[in-house]
Amino acid sequence: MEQITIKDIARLLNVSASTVSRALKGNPEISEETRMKVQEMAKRLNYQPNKAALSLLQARTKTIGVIVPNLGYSFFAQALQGIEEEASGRGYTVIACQSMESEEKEIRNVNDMKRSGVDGVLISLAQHSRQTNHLLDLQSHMPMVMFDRVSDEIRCSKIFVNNIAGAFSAVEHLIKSGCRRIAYIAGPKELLISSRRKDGYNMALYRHKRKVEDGLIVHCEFTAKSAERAAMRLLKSKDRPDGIFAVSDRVAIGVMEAARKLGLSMPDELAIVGFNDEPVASLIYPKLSSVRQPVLEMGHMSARLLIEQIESPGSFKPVIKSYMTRLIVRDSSRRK
Amino acid sequence: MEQITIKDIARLLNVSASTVSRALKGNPEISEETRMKVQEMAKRLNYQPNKAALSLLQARTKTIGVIVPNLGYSFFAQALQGIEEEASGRGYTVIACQSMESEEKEIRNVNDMKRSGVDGVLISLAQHSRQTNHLLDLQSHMPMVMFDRVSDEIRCSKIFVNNIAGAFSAVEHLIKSGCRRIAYIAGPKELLISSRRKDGYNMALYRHKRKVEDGLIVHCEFTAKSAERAAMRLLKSKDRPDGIFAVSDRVAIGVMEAARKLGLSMPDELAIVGFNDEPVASLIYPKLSSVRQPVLEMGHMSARLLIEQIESPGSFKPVIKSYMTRLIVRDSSRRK
DNA sequence: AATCTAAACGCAAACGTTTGCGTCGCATGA
DNA sequence: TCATGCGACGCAAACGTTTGCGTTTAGATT
Repeated sequence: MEQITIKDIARLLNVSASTVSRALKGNPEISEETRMKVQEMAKRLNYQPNKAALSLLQARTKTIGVIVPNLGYSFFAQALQGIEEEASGRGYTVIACQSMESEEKEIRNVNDMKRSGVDGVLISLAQHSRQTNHLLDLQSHMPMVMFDRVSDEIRCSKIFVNNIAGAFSAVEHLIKSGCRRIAYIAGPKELLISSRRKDGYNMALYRHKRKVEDGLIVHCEFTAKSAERAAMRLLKSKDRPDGIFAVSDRVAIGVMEAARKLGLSMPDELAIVGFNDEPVASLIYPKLSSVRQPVLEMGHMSARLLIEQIESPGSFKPVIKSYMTRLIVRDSSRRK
Repeated sequence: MEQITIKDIARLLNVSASTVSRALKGNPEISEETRMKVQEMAKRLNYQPNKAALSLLQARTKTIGVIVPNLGYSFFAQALQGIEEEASGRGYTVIACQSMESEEKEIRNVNDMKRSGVDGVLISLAQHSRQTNHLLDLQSHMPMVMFDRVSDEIRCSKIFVNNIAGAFSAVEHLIKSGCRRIAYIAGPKELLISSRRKDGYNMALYRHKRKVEDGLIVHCEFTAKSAERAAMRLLKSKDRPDGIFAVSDRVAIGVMEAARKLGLSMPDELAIVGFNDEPVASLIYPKLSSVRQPVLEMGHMSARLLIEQIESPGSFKPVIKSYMTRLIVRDSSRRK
């Protein structure tokens, strides 16, 4: 359990600590003979340099911090997976923590990050995060990159998906599948993705010369239950829609539930497209069409941008990278 | 980008670094007045102690490492969530990495952990992990706790679920629901959970005086496709089962797919119970009955055991904690 | 023989923090 | 008056490592 230090090796070999340090690093100032002895001894004792001492000296830890709302969401878990892959490939380790969608915990997370002495931070904001002070403060201490849930008020590299184009492709697909009245079930009103995707929805209708009806846009929470209620209201109206674009897969699943209870066949009487293409999309019945985000790739890119910024101080230019989505058509919207 | 140190505060206040340190810790040797001034200044500058310096001094990092097969699996993501919650509550941060089900990467992960100077490691083995050398070596350097995918050959604290009882409850439920022939679709043969759950399956049949037929137990990979093929074989036989216990939810979903293709109604012609109660279970149609593991709680307990072992050196006794499962009955097995 | 050079190594400071011990000033008691 | 005590603070070492600079030794050059 005891740490073996450079001093131990020095003592055993009757040399100084500096000689050992240099020998281990292959410094030419050290004679061949001494170097061999030192390296051999180090291997024999399985010497591992003390990372804390290094960090203290060099003011870098080869560690990046990641703050996400909740690791239980498949999206963030996958993002973290990508981040970890990229980071470990570049010799960095990853510290992970969750804000649990709470701004207060997010602030604590940020302080933890400062204290841990990570070299940089990757963050996706908590749902109810309104302040920016902690972010500005963090940014003044180390490189920071935001992904998915970004903020307009911070100047830094950002990674997210093109929500407008994603929504557009989904709605256009519904139109081409023969849907005549297409509704949009959005998430909470104040959320950026809700309105961005609404823009895409509107654009698709406009492009195909459909008229936009306010009644066809309804808001709900990010749960299947809430979505089911919202869908129920829509589907019970005399002029019910025959196509629904849902702001997320979870919401789409709520829609399906409502459709089933009303005895509507999918996709013929009601076609549905979700967003995110979570693993569940291909597991449910009918299999759900969805707009896929390249989550893993976005995770990779986030980590890559952060590390590049860490390793090239000074020459920092914020990179804004918006990823294209890909519509995955499955049974829930595939009409013959 | 500059760190604020205790010395900065000392200089600004014309006191010594030791005074600042003591004042921040509430040491009674410091006068009320000085303490207030120091604490106020620290808050104003948002001072954060340098963790590397602390680690160096105290030979501990207040960090634990976690190695899981894949963060994309909902089970491990949730486990990590619990681990992080518990750890952060106790002032620890979490370093996460994935073995990607590869033994080779797992070995690299273990070495990384040793080098990072974490205080202890939490590990769930890669699927094809057969060696134990790296684990024994790791264990000789720091506390280690295994969870979920544990090894019999290592002596350490272990957290997992009572697979036998879980399987028993599932199969007994199928029996009581009126199933006459119940099959078990297992995972890969060499996996511990496969055989443990088989034991529970057999016990339930035995208890209820059903005869055990070898033909009713089939193996498959952990994917829906592979499970679908296996189920298809079973369900096409002339004497097809009317109840199926699946080793995981993913496998159960494959079974459903097969049943649907054969036009079997669920749960009346075929009742199904899965294992894990992943979020997807309540989202699919029909809603899947499943054996729930208290994942979050297991994550919490794993972290707790590890940290306790870290903080009470010497008096180490391995704790083996087996959690009870809970059968969640849903539509896939609820007969009227 | 005196000087120079280069190789090979040691010394000590530095990173930020904690902590045992020393020191200073002041009030108390005799 | 002097010793004593005590409150309040500073000094310096220590944790493990790196690194600029100084030192020693031996051989080469004049």
